[in-house]
Amino acid sequence: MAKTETPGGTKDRVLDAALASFGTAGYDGTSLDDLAVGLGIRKQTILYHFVSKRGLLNAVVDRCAGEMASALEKALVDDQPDGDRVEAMVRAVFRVALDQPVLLGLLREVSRPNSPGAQRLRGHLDPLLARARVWMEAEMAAGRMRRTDAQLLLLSAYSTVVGVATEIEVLRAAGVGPTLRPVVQRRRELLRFLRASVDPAT
Amino acid sequence: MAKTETPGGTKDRVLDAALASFGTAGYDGTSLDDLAVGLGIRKQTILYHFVSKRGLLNAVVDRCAGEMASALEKALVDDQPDGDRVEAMVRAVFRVALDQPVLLGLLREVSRPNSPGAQRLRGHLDPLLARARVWMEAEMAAGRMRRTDAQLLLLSAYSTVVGVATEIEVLRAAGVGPTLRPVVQRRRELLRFLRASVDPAT
DNA sequence: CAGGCTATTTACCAATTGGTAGAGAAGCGG
DNA sequence: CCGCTTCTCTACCAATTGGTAAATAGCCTG
Repeated sequence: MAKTETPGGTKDRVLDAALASFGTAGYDGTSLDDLAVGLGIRKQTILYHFVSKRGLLNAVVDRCAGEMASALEKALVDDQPDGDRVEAMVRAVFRVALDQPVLLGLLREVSRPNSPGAQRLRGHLDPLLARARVWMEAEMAAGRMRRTDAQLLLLSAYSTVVGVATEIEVLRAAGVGPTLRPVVQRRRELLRFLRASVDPAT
Repeated sequence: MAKTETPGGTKDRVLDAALASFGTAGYDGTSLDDLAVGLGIRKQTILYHFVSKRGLLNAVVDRCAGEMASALEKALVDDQPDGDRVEAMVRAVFRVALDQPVLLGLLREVSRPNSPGAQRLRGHLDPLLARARVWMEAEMAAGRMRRTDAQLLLLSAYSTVVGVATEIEVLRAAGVGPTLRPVVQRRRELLRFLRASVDPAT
């Protein structure tokens, strides 16, 4: 029991394809039939593993949130104690955006209010945001960070980071090409922004 | 001939409803039947005015792009010659975001690459971006703006502004309420970001 | 009043949608 | 070999989708 889901199994292949489709075509724009055909299986196989289309979306969101959370976690652990935590987080998000752009696509798709899965995503994000909030408030109390509404600043930073990282796809579509330079430049500018928002001297 | 489309006419009512639905539920999540029922008309009436669902989307995008463009245009004209043009633009976008949040919702929906209407939107946006680019490059040449890739910075600024303005809806959904304060604060922080990106001193 | 033009309707339709029911099949422990 | 579980399949289905064809009604002009 508690079988160790083999990474090559059908279930995981479905998850991968679903992530890609949800992230690019959106939830409503994804048909289980097309998904199945693309995988060389029958739609009912999908419905066997994930009870419904909604269940499939939930599973995809869960896995993505998990991957993103662990990426951030890892960034914090690897970070030197005197390092810039904000920079570490941003770099982590951008790394994910480069390695698995579809993941950011899904995040964007599911971040829309009233979207199916939005509530699910919040369930994953809220504890992370809460942790970040208490940390920020401690920084503010210690005078290392400009006093401001932590919750609000966090939401702003979150949406900005995701937005900028997401737009790597947009740039690619606009013909800017998969060059690394623009990505790096945008990351640099974003960091400049976050530092300015946080600088206690201002 | 060239009838002056009465604003109370069926066509405009359909456009309004379609904008709201496309902006919140997305293109695929919008059904012509539901749209018609919500308006107390029959679906075929919609298809009479706009040939197809795609045609309806195009019309909505056209109108939105037009409104947004004229809002920006107006902001530039009203602006004092020595005023901060960047600030004027941002204020204009935020005003639209507050007055007609659905419009930003559509913009976000249609900004996704591979989305129907994305190409149409680009058709409207490209000339605006081109104009802004030559202006920015002149500013750079005059030393009033930090030297950088204008095209890239503009795309970044565009996505960030739209993202932040869009998220007003998200905040509302998150229970932050329709208070004005957070919106103002986010606008301030966004302006700080843009200025930092542009400041020639850095 | 005839005749066209505009706008909205009723009546259908083919295709696709997510989902249900049940049959095989493959493996495995007894 | 039997029975059990796990997985994938075929066969259907009701509902919804965007779209076509044609009838009807109002309205303005000649």
